[in-house]
Amino acid sequence: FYYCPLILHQYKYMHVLHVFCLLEWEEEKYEDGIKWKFLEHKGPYFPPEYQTLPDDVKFYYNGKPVKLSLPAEEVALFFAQMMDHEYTTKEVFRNNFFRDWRKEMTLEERQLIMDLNKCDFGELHAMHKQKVEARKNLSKEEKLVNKEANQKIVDEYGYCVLDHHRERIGNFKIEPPGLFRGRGDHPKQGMLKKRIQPEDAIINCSKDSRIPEPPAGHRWKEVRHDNTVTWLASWTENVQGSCKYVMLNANSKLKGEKDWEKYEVARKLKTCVDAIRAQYQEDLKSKQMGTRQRAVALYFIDKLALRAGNEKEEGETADTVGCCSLRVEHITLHDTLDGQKCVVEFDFLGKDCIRYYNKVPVIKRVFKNLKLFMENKQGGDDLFDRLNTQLLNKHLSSLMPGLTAKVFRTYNASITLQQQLKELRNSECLENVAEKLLSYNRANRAVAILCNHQRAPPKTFEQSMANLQAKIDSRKEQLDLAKKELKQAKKEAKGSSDNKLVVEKKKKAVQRCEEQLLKMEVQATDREENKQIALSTSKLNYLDPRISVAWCKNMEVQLDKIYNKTLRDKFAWAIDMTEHDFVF
DNA sequence: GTGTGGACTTAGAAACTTAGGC
DNA sequence: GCCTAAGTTTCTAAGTCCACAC
Repeated sequence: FYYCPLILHQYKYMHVLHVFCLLEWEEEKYEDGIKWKFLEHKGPYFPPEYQTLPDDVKFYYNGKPVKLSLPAEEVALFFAQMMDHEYTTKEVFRNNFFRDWRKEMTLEERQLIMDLNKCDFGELHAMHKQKVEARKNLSKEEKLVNKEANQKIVDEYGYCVLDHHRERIGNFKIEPPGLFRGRGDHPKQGMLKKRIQPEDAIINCSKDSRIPEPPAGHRWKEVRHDNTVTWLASWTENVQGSCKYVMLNANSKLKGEKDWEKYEVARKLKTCVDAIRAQYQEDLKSKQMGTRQRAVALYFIDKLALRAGNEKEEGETADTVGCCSLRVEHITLHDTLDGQKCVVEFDFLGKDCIRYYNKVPVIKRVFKNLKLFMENKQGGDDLFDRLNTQLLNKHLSSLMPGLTAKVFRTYNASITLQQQLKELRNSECLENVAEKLLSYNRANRAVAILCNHQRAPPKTFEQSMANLQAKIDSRKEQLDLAKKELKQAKKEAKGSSDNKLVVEKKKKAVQRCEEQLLKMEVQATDREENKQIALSTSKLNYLDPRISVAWCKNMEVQLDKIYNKTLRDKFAWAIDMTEHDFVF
């Protein structure tokens, strides 16, 4: 891999000797499902134990001070710390919190504290805010001391050895206890996320490694040696009952290989996507209802980059859907809308409760099928009642090995970036770096819109936009002034060599002003267009980094203008192997 | 086939750090 | 040097997909 000069060499020429290198690559890999031969680490890092409140900070119930037991006090503080957040005003959050909090109380406390509305966390909340403020106002030296202490923890717990490579661990810290913050209308929001003890943690490492020591006075739940998985430690989280894992950082060899593989599968789809599209167009006419539903779903997944949409257990999570789990109430059919025919209006909550709203003209056959699927159904009924993600993926893997619904998202995202970069390059004159970067961001934005990657507009957005506009205005005035001065200087310069120097100076000033103005105007455009769109998710997860690396080479833009340190680390494999002529 | 759990990727928010303007 | 806004990193929730049991 990229740490090994020999393999690095192979990487460089992989695009030329693709097949050959695949074989070489295979040689590097272990047999079936084996992820490593040697794994050594220090175990996860546990958050500090809870420290009781100072005597002068009191909790009040019904106006009277109450000294809580340690466990009840800790949970009360979790709530107090969140009081500036909207969460704590929500009925569901409050009820869940109160129910779980009462479980932590002593019998006596439980008999006293019956109503959350009579609880006064004011002093706890104030203390928390004060602590946050104090941390902010620490002196430079104190901050440095903290930084060094943190670094020490990273040095000790943040790395592991995996097959002779020292690798960074992604999340070596055990998640601290707190109140569960589900997204959207999550039925479990506010529930207590319990403190994890070493007795809850499973350690995974090799037999012949130094087994990590549990914290003093504790023991591990289990130490196992399973080299078919990549995690170093795991525990079961109490709110949803799911597993949490300690895994490697994205810049590790293991993760990098997997990432490369993901993009190679997506590139393979490129070679057969036409045939697959032709097939699902045919399937739209199938006599089998299931096949037709599959074809329509695939049409959506391909055209709109929808997620697969697994079934979810009702009442356990927020009500969100993907393609296969769409319900009748999530779409509206319009025979004509705004002058377009066969328009489907989508309105549903997707992953993380992000709203997907889109009006899309579709081909007639899809439209007719949708009408058919919706016949005699209520809003709450499944649109695709004969389809689920298992069936869909089983079909897809028969069309191409490794093909699943999410490959379409990767493929369509990457191919869109590539096309957009090409188009923008041809249609716009891209002279300076700022304009080039704007065009890159626009291409990136097209992908983010396709994948519906949204963000909450920054709280200070309007203000900061106004500030920028004010700066632009004042710079314009400056430019006007500079131009006048230049004119004047030119007049005076005639005949005098001394004054020629002044002219040159004034010229430079005008030029500088113009450059700065352009830069700001480009920045304003970029920021406005980006108000509610998150570019980072697609950059990190969907766009083949080789497209971006090749673009930088062709456009003579430094890579660090589009990739920060983290991204450059994660995509080290792509940076090493990509030449300017790379095509996705 | 269907249900379930495990392992892994993808996701936006929040916390923290740095850069740039005054 | 100080303050603010932008950029980066951390955090952990919420998806996908597969294997395995029945």
